[in-house]
Amino acid sequence: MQPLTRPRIVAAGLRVLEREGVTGLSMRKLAGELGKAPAAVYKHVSDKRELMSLLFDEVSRRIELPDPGDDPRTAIVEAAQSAHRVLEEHGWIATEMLDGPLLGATSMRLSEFILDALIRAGLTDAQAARLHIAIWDYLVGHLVAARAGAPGLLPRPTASADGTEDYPTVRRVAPLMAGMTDQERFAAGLRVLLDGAFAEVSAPREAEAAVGEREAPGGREARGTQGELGTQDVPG
Amino acid sequence: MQPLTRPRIVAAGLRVLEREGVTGLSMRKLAGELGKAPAAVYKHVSDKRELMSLLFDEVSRRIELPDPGDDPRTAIVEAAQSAHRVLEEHGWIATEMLDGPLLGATSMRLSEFILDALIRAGLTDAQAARLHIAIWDYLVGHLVAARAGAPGLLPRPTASADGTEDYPTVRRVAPLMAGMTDQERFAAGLRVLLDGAFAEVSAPREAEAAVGEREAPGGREARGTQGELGTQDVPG
DNA sequence: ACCTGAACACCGTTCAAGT
DNA sequence: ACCTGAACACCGTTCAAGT
Repeated sequence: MQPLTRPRIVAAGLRVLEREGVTGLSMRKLAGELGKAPAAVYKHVSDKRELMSLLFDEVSRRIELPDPGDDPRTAIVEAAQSAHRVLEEHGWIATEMLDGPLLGATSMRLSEFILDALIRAGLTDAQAARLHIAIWDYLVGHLVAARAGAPGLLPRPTASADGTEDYPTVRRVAPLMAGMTDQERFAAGLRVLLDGAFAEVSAPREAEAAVGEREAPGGREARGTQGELGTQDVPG
Repeated sequence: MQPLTRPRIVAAGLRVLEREGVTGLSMRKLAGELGKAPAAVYKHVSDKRELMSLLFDEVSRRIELPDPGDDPRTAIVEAAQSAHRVLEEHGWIATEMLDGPLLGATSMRLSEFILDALIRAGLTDAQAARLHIAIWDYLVGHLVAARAGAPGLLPRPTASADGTEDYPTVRRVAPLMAGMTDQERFAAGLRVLLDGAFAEVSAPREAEAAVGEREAPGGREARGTQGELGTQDVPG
């Protein structure tokens, strides 16, 4: 047996995760996977939190960002969808997101990319910052809710059988989502969010958080842009 | 000591949760709080999952829905903000959302309310269903990301100190969020989502998921409505 | 009917001791 | 240097036995 290294620990962790799920990954099983005593792992990784953080980094490194030369809206959609694809593949990630800011360099990269695209599209810094949070929140929530099986309760097929007797609208509307894949549901919400954001460009509201606000580059000729950007189709 | 009942168990669970957090709540401590042996609890609650589900129900019962006679957009914002306020008070709820569909009657009530308001505002059933999921995902994600401390990474003040050297836009834009409360951040994203949704009413896209689609009641005279609804301020 | 004691099969983490 | 054995302080859950 080779000596323990962080890369070997991370690889083994992902193997256990794939095989047994989050609840199946313990420091003891991880050590077993590597043929060592539990205590041996602690010489390379300070605790389980750090382990999970390393695993998160390893996975999120696989998020691919498109060419930023694309139309900003397309670029954002593609980046977000890439993040969604990579992260939803690993169900345990939703669980780990709760355990504090284990969002490392990779998610920085994603943030920088999305912020730049939003600003290029004509949003002010403050608008871009706000929307960026909204996109991130939506992405995280989608992963968590999809994982949980019932999100708003109605939309995942499983939830439709429950006690919907007193909720006629829920009952009527629930089957409408059954035909959509999770990717499509994600794209649909993202599209609405971007529609709302780009509407702000053409019809700016009163300056809130005016401190540090920059002139929106496309602000002047953006009037009328909303229709174009707003109804553009989400690729994929 | 009185005999064990489900209400007494739920009350004790909330007490322990408040005092020691999610990680501090165990079946053993819960039993201790009630002056009983751990095994006694299992006569009233089948396992820990059911316990958490009961606790979730107890809290989510406190979500207040406004008068549905209000303007639909205002009604949705108020309902979502009420849900946000109630749920964010209990940090452990984000953790529990991952553990499967423990969304009971109360969240049904919320879903029914939001769906009805969206349809009253002129969305088709399919549009309302999609948007309802998006709102729910956003709410869940906001709770989870706010809990985690760093959401898109930049926006919570704590995250701004990190390694932002190679990310100039993140660095420049991060301080802009520092002045906003979590409630304001939540409202900002929700507003964008609703802007996008109501833009759909005035400029409907090609009918997707045409099965079961109803005529949008406000569809005809809604042209021009978007400006009105879209720039309306979020109350609170 | 309601509860307890004791056990089973686990955890994360530490630390003196071994090679 | 690198690892192990053994322990500490916990878990959720079960079940025969007690009152």
